[in-house]
Amino acid sequence: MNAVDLLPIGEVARSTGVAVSAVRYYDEIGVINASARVGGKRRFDPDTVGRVSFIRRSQEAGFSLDEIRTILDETQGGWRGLVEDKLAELSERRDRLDTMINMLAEIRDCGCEAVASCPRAMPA
Amino acid sequence: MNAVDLLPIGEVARSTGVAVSAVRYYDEIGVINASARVGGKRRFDPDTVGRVSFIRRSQEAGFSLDEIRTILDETQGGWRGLVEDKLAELSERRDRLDTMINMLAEIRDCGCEAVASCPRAMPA
DNA sequence: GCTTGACCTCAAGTTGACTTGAGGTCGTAG
DNA sequence: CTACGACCTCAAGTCAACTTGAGGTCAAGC
Repeated sequence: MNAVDLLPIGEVARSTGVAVSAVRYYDEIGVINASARVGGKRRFDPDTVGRVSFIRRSQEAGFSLDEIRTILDETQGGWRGLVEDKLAELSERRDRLDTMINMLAEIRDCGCEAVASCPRAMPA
Repeated sequence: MNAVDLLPIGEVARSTGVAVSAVRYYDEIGVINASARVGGKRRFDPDTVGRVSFIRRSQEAGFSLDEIRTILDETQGGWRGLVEDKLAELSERRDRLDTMINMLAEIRDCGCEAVASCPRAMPA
């Protein structure tokens, strides 16, 4: 709660491994929030670090910043349904990923000269 | 080998579920190749249909069109190594996806009021 | 007193994968 | 004859998620 605890943007960037410009962008679009301005400069709650890494992991899993904002903003119960939906989507994505992994492994081991002529890659 | 067997662009589009403009684009960037022009109009080998679905599936798995072109380019002997690399990448992606799925499932079941304050989502 | 570094804003540029729009050619059907 | 649908080219627009650039403030250190 002490103003001394708040982090400058460079610190958030450094400790999350994200570019300063990206942190600024996140603030701009409201997916994180600077809790104060000191002499025009943003100051962030230390929680922001965890929040930013959550954002990053979520992006990797295929969430858009828009979806992430909705999930993080939702203080009412609505987010649980959203998470539920996303879970189903991710499961499907994983299934497709598995299929692709299996196909690629077959292709790798197939002995064909080119992928383009490999029946394992090209369905009838 | 008969010219009669070659498909017009609309047919390729229809039977792959891809927009005509996208097929044209694929041809333009050389990820597929029109085997002929009849009166200025593209004609495609029926193989193209399989090739386009391979492209689509690969995109879903995270390949860029550039990577796909390299993999499909028969004259390039190195595709097996590329596929190998991509396999490793995809496995890692799946692991991260799994981690995210587990985290989301925990979040869904956690009883927290908001994701932003849930310790399961926000690492210390 | 001057430079350096961290920060600021606002506008514009970037990338990938397309889509859209304008304007034109064919061949066939009514 | 005219309209239609399928095709063509080329240029420009779109979207997300940023980055880059220009131009400026402010405090600290030499």
